[in-house]
Amino acid sequence: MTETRLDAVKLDGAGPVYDQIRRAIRDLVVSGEWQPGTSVPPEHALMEQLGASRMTVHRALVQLAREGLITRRRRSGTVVATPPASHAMLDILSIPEEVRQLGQAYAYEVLARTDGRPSPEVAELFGLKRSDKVAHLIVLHRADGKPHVLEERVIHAAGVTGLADENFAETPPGDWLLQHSLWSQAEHAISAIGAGEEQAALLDIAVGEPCLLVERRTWNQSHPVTAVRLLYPGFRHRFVGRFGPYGAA
Amino acid sequence: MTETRLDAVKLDGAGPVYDQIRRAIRDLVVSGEWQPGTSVPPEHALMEQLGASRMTVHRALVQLAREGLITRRRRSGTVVATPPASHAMLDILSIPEEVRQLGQAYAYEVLARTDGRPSPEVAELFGLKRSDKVAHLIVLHRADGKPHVLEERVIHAAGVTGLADENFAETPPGDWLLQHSLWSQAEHAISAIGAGEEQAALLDIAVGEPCLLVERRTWNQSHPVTAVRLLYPGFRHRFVGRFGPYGAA
DNA sequence: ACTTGCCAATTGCATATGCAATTGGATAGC
DNA sequence: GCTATCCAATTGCATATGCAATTGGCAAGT
Repeated sequence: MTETRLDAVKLDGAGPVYDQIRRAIRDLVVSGEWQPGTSVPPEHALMEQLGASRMTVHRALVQLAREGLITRRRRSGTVVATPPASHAMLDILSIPEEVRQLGQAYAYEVLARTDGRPSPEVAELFGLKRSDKVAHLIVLHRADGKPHVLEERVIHAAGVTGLADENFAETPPGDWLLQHSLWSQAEHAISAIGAGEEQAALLDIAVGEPCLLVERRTWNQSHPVTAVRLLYPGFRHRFVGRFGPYGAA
Repeated sequence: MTETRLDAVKLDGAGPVYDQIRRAIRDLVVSGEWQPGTSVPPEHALMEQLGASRMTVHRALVQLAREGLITRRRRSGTVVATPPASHAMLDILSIPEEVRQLGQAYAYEVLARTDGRPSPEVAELFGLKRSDKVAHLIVLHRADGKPHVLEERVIHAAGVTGLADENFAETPPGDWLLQHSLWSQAEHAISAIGAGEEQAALLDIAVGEPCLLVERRTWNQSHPVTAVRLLYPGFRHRFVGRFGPYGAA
């Protein structure tokens, strides 16, 4: 268990004390300075370090715990939480999970991989320099043997360690990246598009068949990590969410 | 401003006191017993009624305020909030707003309206009895004069007051419903589909052109309110969301 | 070794208290 | 009437204090 530096917690004098404390610790967590798994100083230590009462420190920590950034247990103390993986529909989805939750058998094939410079379009789409190194992958995911979704992915080599040595034989790139990279920002877009010739052939559908296109771009500290286009045959796919006026059900 | 009954707040003895208070009030709000706009008793009153200290009551109220169920202001007191209308992409969207946020001029036409019994398909889709009364509407929304989205909507007359007298000349049905009905549950599905003949003609696109189909069904206390199918031409539409591992950005 | 029991560290919760900030409404003055 | 002023109701915040609950790890005993 890595150590956290107590003196890294600093107040900025803006607003209520409990909120200053909350923000200070949140920033340390979100910036990655306090890694998941490291232990947060106990309330007494923070109390002395910051010159606040224990209840005030407590209030900040309780709130952070409710927000899911830290987890707390009596006696063992407080530790930085590992970020939650998934958030209903908008989320970073794991395709294997998605398929298995439908009760179907999952399989995938890496159809192509090229390592090198990004093409102009890719560089544009992704905000990369032509000189950056990227891996370009095309993966077909199957559910019960039938084509389920076509994945086209670009990975920025500089943002991920071990990319060159990974051949994605065991784990599809999306899941592999979840374990080997960090992300702090993502953008997610859904649109409808007709299948192109190659795409239709791979997905075993007719050319022009309506498909759902999910495009996702991911950054770590404004540093591109990966961009992916997922093409789902429309007629066999819907994204469903259920919720109430006061939040997801 | 309607009054709230103080003695409606009852603790159930389960778990921490502050949480009992929070749940008690939350239930009164969510169940509709305390309507939006009504004022919540001040901390002192709750404190006496419940035999808890002010700080404990305070804690419950602060948390409810953070969750958005109530709003609090010094001196004026605490009132039940009107439920928030929108939540990023998954939300109950107002199409006029959506269009205006794109900086385009909004207009709409009600193309058809029939009041009567639901067709078998509609009844099926919506979980209605054949004997229920419904209104069936077809509305075309335009942005800068061009067709933007085709709306097909079924409204359950029993769930909405004033439906028969409304002709939707001033306000499109989606927005009108937001003001004249309550909902406690919604389901939202996104898929891709090719435009049918009539749809294509209305949207001024080619038959078979890929479209985003958003289907939403809404209930109030497990009681159907409305169901809607929104058909967006795919090539001029994408739903975008931005977020981080700790929530929306 | 292995088990049992105990202690102390740590968080969870509630209370009592005091003061600050905001502001609706009453009151006084014009 | 109209305005300026003040007061009191209400929430916001911080502290000090005490006890409860949990449990990691040590110590003692077998």
